[in-house]
Amino acid sequence: MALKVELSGEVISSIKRRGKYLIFHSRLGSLISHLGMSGSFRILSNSTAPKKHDHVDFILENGKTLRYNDPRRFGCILWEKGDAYQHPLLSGLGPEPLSAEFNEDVLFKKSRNRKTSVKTFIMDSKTVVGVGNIYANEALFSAGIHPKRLANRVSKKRYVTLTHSIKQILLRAVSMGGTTLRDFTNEDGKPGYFSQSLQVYGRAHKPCIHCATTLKEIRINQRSTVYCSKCQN
DNA sequence: ATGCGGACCTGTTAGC
DNA sequence: TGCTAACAGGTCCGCA
Repeated sequence: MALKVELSGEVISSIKRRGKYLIFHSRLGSLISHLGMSGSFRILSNSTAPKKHDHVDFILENGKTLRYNDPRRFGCILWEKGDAYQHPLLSGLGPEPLSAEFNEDVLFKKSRNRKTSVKTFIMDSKTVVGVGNIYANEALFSAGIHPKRLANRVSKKRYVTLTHSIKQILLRAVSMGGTTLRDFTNEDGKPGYFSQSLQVYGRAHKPCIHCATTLKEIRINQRSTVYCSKCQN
C-alpha cells in the first residue's frame, strides 16, 4: 500500500543531513532518504534516458531532473508529513560526530554499561552517527585500541584519544572526498581519495605502518575488521 | 535493555 | 576462460 504524495509545484526549501540520512524539506512535509551502500542522487537534464537501477526522478522546473539511482537497493526514500526528526529512523540517533555534543565525556558515559566490543559500540548509531566500518577500523587503529576490547573496558583516557581519532579521521576523509573502494564517486563523478590514506582497512596480511607486524583480519558482527595485534590492545 | 544473527539486493571479485 | 561462492562502504528487525 504505497503512500501517494502530490508534490507538483512544491518547493524544496532546504536539504539537511542527519547521520547518513538526507532530508528534503518542503511545505507539505519532508522526504527522508538514505543512500545505503550504493545509492546516489544526480542532477541531469530532463531528457536524460533512465539507466539501469534508476528508481526515482524529481522533475525540477529549471529543466533539470534530480535522479535517484541505487543498484543494491539498500537505500530508501520515505515521506514524512510531520516533523522529520521525530521519524523513528531519526529520533533515536546519537550525536553528530563532528559536533561538540560528541565528546569524550558522552562517549565514556554511554560505554559504561556496554558489554559489546568497542568497535560495535562506536558503529552503533545510538552512540554516534557516521562511523561506518571503514572509519571504525581506522579510528581504533589510530587510537591504539583493540577492536574486540569490550566498550566498558576502555578507560576514560583512551576514550579521549578515540573521540579525537574519530573526529580527525572523518574530517580528513571528508576533505579528501570520501573513500572510494569500488565505484563511489562525488557529485562531479570523481572518486574519493581517502582510500589511499587507509592504514588498516583493506590492508589485511600487510605490514603495520608503525611496527611492521602483519595486520590481522577478523570478523566482528560479520564485518571485516583489520587491526595490528601489537599496536592495538 | 542489550547483544547477536539474519535480512534486504545486486554487482564484483576471488577461487576452483 | 567460465562457473560459483563469498563478499561489499549500512542499518533495521526479531529473538534470546
